[in-house]
Amino acid sequence: MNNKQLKLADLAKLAGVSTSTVSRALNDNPLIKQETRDKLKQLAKQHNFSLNTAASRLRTQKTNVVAVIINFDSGTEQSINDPFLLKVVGEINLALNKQGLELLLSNSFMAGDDWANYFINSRRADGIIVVGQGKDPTNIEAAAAAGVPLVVWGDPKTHCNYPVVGSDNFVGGRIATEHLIAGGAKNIVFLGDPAHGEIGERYRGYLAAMKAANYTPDVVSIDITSGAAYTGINALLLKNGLCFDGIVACSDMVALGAMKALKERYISIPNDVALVGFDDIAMADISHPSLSSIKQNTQLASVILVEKLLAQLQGQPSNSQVIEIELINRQSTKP
Amino acid sequence: MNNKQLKLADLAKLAGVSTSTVSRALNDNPLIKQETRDKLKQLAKQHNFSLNTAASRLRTQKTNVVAVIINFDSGTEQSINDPFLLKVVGEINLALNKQGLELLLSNSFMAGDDWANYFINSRRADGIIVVGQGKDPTNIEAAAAAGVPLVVWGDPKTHCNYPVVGSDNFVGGRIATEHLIAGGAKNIVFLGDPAHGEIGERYRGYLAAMKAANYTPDVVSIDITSGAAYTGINALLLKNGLCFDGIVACSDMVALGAMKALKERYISIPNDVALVGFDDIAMADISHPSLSSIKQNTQLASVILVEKLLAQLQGQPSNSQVIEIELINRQSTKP
DNA sequence: GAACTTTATGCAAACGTTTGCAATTACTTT
DNA sequence: AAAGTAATTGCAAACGTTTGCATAAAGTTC
Repeated sequence: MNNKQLKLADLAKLAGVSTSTVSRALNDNPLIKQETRDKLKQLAKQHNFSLNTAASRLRTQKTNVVAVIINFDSGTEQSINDPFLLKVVGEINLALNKQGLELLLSNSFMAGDDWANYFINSRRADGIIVVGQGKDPTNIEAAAAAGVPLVVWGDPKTHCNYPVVGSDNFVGGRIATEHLIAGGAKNIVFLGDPAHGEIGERYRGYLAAMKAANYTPDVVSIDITSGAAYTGINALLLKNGLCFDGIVACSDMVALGAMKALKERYISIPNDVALVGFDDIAMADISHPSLSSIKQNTQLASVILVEKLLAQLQGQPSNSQVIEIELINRQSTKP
Repeated sequence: MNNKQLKLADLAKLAGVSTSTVSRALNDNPLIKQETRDKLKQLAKQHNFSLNTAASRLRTQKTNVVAVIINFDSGTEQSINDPFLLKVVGEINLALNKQGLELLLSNSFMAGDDWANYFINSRRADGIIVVGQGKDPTNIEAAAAAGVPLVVWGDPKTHCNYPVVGSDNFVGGRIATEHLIAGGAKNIVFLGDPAHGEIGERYRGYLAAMKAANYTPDVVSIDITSGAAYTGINALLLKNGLCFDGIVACSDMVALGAMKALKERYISIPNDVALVGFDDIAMADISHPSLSSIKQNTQLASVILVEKLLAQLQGQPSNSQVIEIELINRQSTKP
């Protein structure tokens, strides 16, 4: 560490100008002559100066930080083990960085229930991005009602007081189911917990497709983990035998858990049971047989999430938006 | 949002005391009578007050923020697609939170090359945790040399000027290889890029075990992605046929990519080729056949990383530490 | 009850930026 | 060349905490 941390005033002294001039120069303020700006910027770089963000934030009342909250349901372990949520976080990070914003990673443990207070009033961040609606949206609603700049990755069709960006889960669930039906499946099980926000929509899409085909729906309600899927399918097979020929899984990890249970019993995929997942994580392509899945365009979604948050930071309201989904057809279903 | 954000002075006025008293009370300073402390804390809660962290940080010169840098090599896509790194981040987050620290998620794009400057001099964070040593440690070394509080997840045996916490990769590579040898494999390939910090150690462990058994080593150098592994193994098979009976993969994702290539060609695992991975991610247990792997205790490592960083923040030096690893024996290898 | 210690609170000066306004300098215009 | 305008720069006051020091109140001792 240098023997002493430079501050604006030191730079000013070195250059023989006032602190205001340096401050403005570094912020590219046109009030300052271009020549002076360049000179000061170079001096700053040369002395390896960097602004004290604490002071800057105090003065400007802006942080250029966005809090990202992974909103997992307490009780399940989804957040840590499901690559999908973390991938979304990674892409949000990139999208934020491109706008010069930083990412404060948080979770319900740290933030408590009053997010407005914890993040905004305390000037930890300028706005919030919530990843996942979870089962209980009260925290989100409260923050939104408090007027916090806020966007949510979730199901954009749910009616709520905050803007949501995400895939059309209903259509995703429907397309996935129709795809199985087109492949000849009749007894299709939905694997996932309909009480969970986005997954509920997928379930309703599944129901719609089943109804349209005049098939009777069935659901195995489990946590969003591969382990739960594995034991869930095993239990079903033990109890009722092979009573189904298709599975719509609420996520790829869940689908892969189910796939393991099937493979262990030498149930052929897709001939005996066709299987479709949701998310299109990297493993979907790598599993054997590879897993058909509803691909969510997380990268585009992240960019839009950030745009909408920026709009709110500038005082403009913003609304929910649906991101296109796409069925990726692989070996786990018949074409 | 309340019509006006309360500050310390407002609370003080409400309570009829000075701002110093409120400040001290909320910080549990024993100078203030217990009774007064309780009263003020309750008042704060009731009015839903929260400190302006910007002001607080400016005054105290502490942020209670730790920057976490995912140090992926530019050119590869490892960071986004490998669940392992992100899992580590998740667990570091938990460990930090337990100490009342917040996590600023960052990457090389945002931080540039001069981490000391960007994070510490600018008072964005008090310290840095780097996840992954990558191929080129110059940024880390420079930051450490500048006296930045810093810890690294990586290979603790590499000789360097900063403390590293991580698994004993050499031993891991050796154990993995010995396990295959014990199962009868003779022509064992190492799958991964030895130029990469931690992976190089695993490779050297592999070499040691091969040498001890008097077998000739072979390496297929690829990026740390399942896709690269898949094409790498495919290419090898096309060129030389089934010239190996064991694979030591540098990570589970890589192992799973290799597994897919083998399965597609009806090569039996573990009978024709035994396969062992590294990391023990969730998918290792879910794949079929399930994947033997060297398990890294990321949770313990995260706690220790944070402890060591805290020690440095308090001015004490700290040193590297090895975290125990464990071979998880599954179906992809013979017992 | 005077002198002293202990306990509890308040005063005011920082921390390092940013920015409205005033002041200076340079450039036009008549 | 005077007067006016435009282009630069500097002064000084915030932003909301924390904390060393001074002070006031209460308790103790002789």
